[in-house]
Amino acid sequence: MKRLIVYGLAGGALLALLKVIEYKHFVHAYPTEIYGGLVAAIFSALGVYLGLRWTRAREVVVIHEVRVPHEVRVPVGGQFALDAEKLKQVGITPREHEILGLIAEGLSNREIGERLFVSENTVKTHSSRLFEKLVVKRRVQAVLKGRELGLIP
Amino acid sequence: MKRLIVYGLAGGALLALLKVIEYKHFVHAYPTEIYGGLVAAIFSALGVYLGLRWTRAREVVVIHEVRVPHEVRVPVGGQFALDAEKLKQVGITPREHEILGLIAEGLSNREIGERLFVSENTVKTHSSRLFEKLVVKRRVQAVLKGRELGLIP
DNA sequence: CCAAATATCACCCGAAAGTAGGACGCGCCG
DNA sequence: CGGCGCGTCCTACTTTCGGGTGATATTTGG
Repeated sequence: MKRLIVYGLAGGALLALLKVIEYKHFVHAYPTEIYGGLVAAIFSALGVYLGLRWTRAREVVVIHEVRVPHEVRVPVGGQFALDAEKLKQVGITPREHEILGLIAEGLSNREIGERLFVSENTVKTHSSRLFEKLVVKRRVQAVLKGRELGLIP
Repeated sequence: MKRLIVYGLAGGALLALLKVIEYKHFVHAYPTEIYGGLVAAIFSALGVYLGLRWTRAREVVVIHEVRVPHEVRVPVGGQFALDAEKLKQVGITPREHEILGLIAEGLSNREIGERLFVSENTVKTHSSRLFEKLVVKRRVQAVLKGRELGLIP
């Protein structure tokens, strides 16, 4: 909310600035290029500022951890609890769910087929339908979504 | 060097644009505000672009000594703690690390390229080297490994 | 300043993933 | 019985990935 106000004000200021420039132009104190250049420069700067402001995720905070051996990073809650409701809700069949799990393990379609003793084509069919139901386009997204929905660990 | 030429050309084009706008202004087809607004918008966009382009990837590495409570490096709510040692150990460059993060978000190479303002080819190069360093073959595996190593949330 | 590390881009190519459509059998249930 | 969901498989096609190679830029550390 505060943001909006700030931007409103900024916008107002800029418009005012434009007016001033326009006015000067009217008096023809200097050639128009000057004013055009001015506006250009100002708005370029503004653009740089805003661009940086909006997309700032560009700082990576590297946290240097003090000890804490890496081994002990145990899956916290112990066992993974499958959310049966979500599963039903999304309408995923057992087979599709199984394949989602294998995708999440980083297996290729072919490997999944070998693991399940079915053809790669079959795996593709299942995964297609899976993506459809999860409303995703790529397998990484499927894994993300599946995790998010509590379908996989 | 090529860059300079490109920028020179861009500058020329912009000046020409200014000229055109100025000319139209001369004919008074529309009020000056229109042209001012035009210039403003164009240069704002330019600014945004350049801002992003130039400051990208300037990863500010803040080394932040933190004591992690106990074994439970929780993935939940709390923010993610990057393991600087692992990162160095694996020998991943900042750019590669950045791309790993985007892969983990389920973006395609093309989307990553668009997000980072580089070509898809570049993304492919980075991800290739990334896979090499992580000793994996597929992106899902890279995500898995990255998570396991504490490189990504 | 130079050298090394990074980052960028371009091709090409094969493999993997994903799309679209159809087909068949099986079991379940109204 | 007939429809329906499920699992299986297929063909054919497009897109995306990933590997490999080579070439510049740019940055950075010494």
